[in-house]
Formats: sequence, C-alpha cells, structure tokens
Amino acid sequence: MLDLQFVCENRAAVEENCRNRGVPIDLTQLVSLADRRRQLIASGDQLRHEQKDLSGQIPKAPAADKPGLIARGKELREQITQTEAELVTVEEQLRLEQAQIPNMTHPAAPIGLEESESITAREWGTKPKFDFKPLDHVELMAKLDMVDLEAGTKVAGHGFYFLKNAGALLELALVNFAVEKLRSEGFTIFTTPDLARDEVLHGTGYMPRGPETQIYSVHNTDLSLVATAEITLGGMFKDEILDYAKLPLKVAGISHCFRTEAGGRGKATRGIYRVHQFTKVEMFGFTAPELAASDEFHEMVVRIEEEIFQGLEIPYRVLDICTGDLGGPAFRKYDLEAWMPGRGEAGEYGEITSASNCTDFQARRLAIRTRVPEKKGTQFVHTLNGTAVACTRAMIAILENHQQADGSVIVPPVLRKWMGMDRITPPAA
RNA sequence: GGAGAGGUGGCAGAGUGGCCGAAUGCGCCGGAUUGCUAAUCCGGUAAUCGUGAAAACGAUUCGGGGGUUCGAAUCCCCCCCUUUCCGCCA
Repeated sequence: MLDLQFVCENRAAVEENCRNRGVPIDLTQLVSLADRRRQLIASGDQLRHEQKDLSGQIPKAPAADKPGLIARGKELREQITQTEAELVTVEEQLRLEQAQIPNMTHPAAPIGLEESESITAREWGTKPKFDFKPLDHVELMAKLDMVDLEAGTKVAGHGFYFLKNAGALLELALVNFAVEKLRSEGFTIFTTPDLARDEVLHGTGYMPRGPETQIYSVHNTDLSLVATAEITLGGMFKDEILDYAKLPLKVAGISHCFRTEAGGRGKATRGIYRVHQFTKVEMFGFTAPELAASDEFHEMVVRIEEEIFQGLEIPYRVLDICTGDLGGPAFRKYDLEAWMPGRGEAGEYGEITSASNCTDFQARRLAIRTRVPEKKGTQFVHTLNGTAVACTRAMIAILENHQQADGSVIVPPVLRKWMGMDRITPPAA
C-alpha cells in the first residue's frame, strides 16, 4: 500500500501512474475520507484530553462538586465512543480505497498496457538446432518415464502430477543447485511453512478468499496455502524493526507453491507448464529504504537468476516488464523467459523467473521498518523477491533444450553430482 | 488431546483502580574520571497517529477484541499466542 499522505499530496502523479498501469481509479472518495479521518482524530484527541484532565480533578475536588464533574465525564465518554465508532468506519473504507492503488513505478520502466510492450533487455545463449523433430516436454517425460499425469489427476485432479524416476531426481537436483548458488551469494536458506495466515497474505499483496483468487484456503481456519515463499519470507519479519547495519538481509526459501490458476485454462496448459502445485526456491531481500539500495539488490537478483540458467545452459531473454503488466506491489519487474523448443509450432519463450522490486509497498502493510541513522523515527524498508528456480518450468526448459535424437536428454554438468547420471534414458524395462 | 503457568519498553523484570508510558537491572548513546584491553560516576534512551516550517504540543499503545467505571496495565467476558508436565506421533 502507498502512504496515505503521499497519495493525497501527489494525487495527479498517482492517478497518472494508475492510468499507465491500466488500473481504473478515482481518488475523490479517498481524499474526502482522509479529510474526515483527520477531523475525527483531532476532535477525538481533544475530547480525550478533556476527559483525562477531568478525571484527574475528581479525586481532589470537594464532595459537593463531584456529581457535576462525574456527569460531565459521562457526557464526554459518550461523545468519545461516538467519535471513535465513526473513525473505525472511516478507516475501514479508507483501507479498502487504499488497497486498490498499485505501487508507483520506476521511472525507467517501459510504459505500456500490453504484454508486448515489455522490453527485451538482453538475450543469452543460442537456441538449439535439431536435425530431427524435437519433442515437447510431455512426450519426453512420457518416453523417459519421468512423470505420471494420470495418477496426479486421479489423486488430486487436473493440474497435479507425480514426478517419477529421473523426474523426481531432477526436481531435487534443481533445488540443490539453486541452494548451493544462493549460499555462495550470502543468502540464508530457509524451508518455510506452506501455509500462512490470511493476514500475512494480505500484507504481501495477495488476496485470499475473493471471487477471483488464485489462492487455496483451508476451510474454517484463517490459513491459506502459499502461492510462493515470497509470502512466508516477507511475513517472517512482520511488525519488526530491522537493524539498519544488517541490511540488506538476503533470505531464500524452499517451498511448495499452490495456485488455483482460476481462468487459466486454454493456453499452454499442456503437461506441467501450468500446474496447481510446484516446488520453488525463492530469493527475498530487505534493503535500506533508498532506491539506490533496492535497485542494486534488484540487479543482483536478476544477475543470480541469469547465472543459474547460464549454468543450466538454457537460452533465455530478460524482459523489463511494462507498466500495464506489473503486479500491484511491484515498482519494477524483470522476467526471465527460457527458450522452449517444444512449445507452439517451432518453439516459444516461456516465463521461468520473475524478480520484483516492491520498494516500501509491502513493508508498509507488513510494518517492517528500520531506523536510519540521522533520521527521526522509523522508515519502511524496501522488499524484493525473485525466483531462483521454479522446478516445473526449469525442467521443461532443460528437457526440451537438451534432448537428443534418440529421445534421451543430456543432463547439464552442474546437475550431474545430484542426478547421479550424465544422461536421462528410458528406464530398463 | 488432558492438566497447569504466563503474555508489560531492544532484552530481563516490578507494578492489582487515579500520583503509571510505566520502578529496577542489562543493553545502547552522550559526557566525566582514572595511564592503562576494564572499573566507577552523571545524563539520555519506545512506537504509532494528529497539529506544526521547526522546536514542540496533544492523543493512542502494557498479546487482541469487548465490557464495568468520571477514570483500567490493574476488575469482568471472549479470543489468540507462548511455555511446562502427561498422552500420541513422522
């Protein structure tokens, strides 16, 4: 969420930003609610001040004066109750209005509403040329006996799967590879809860239990399955004041990710590209509340993502995401898209990572602050998140890019120590 | 799951209706002093909201919510969390 005072004082800029992002918004209501809130706080403060003063006089007052003072006290109590009740209502409405407003946007982010208006910042690697018709990951995994989609459907429904044989090993190898990389970069590694309180989901900008939610919730509890470890990693320092000297904090989480993918049917649903559950290693950062600090962290996150996929020898491109395609909390976002030879007619790019700088947008709702030397009070830290490895997508890219004419797949050298094999071949019958 | 104990400032820990935003200790910051890797002494040291250019002033906050009262950290009710013992268990 944005700072209320900031929104009121920079109304035109906020409205323009919303237009750039394709978010319809009218700030009139918000501004008048903010005014009303201020009035109510002022009169409430004044009434309470008088009440405090009065109740201090009562024990010392002559007996004859007491009934009058007590009567006045009762009157004040009623006025205060009334004022506070209205304030609660106003603040509730205000919160709803505020929640609609997306983060501001990095001045360098490309402006545009269509996905196609994102800019390709750079490309890496050479797309493989095959002297045979390349298979897609579904066919490859079937031939290599790496997945059981039917069993997944039987047990949990469409969008669930059993990884099997080299499939299961490949998932673990990817997790290990990412963890090794992140440790060398100074990240503290966590396995995190796969469920979180709705309050934490809201804090990180996810909306459980709505009509269009992407989130699975557990009935009769305030818990939901996490869509990413971003939620739990962001939530772990909720309401805390972080030591400025220890920033930036680099943490990484291994978790399962659960997504309903409501309305996601139709495009690219084949195989394990879009699934309801997958395993992911996620980076998360808390930086000093300065754009220079979070910008630098953002570049580092993208660099690590690129080095991971360079290690896996996957051709990819980096997209600087345009304003219309940024999520609400993101100030700027870079996606990595891997070349997937089995997608579409002759191969297509598919999203494999996403790295966002959320500036203080998440931190404000989560109340994660720091004390900046020489500055009064506390300030909200900046938070960032980025995918190290989303296993299913990474597996697709590996299988389709490294497939051989005989249907086997060469294992990227960096994974071999965990896979225990150089090449994935069909298991002996 | 059963029985008990407890949630107060960065930490520890007092406080059972007005003199309590809160003793004391530790930590931290500033200063004094001492020729010595330290001790001692003095002072300062919460967050949030509102008004204000600022200094400052006011309000709120003792796990959360509700109640009693002129007045609640303190009394009553509900909830949450932590912890100890027992049971069960990967």
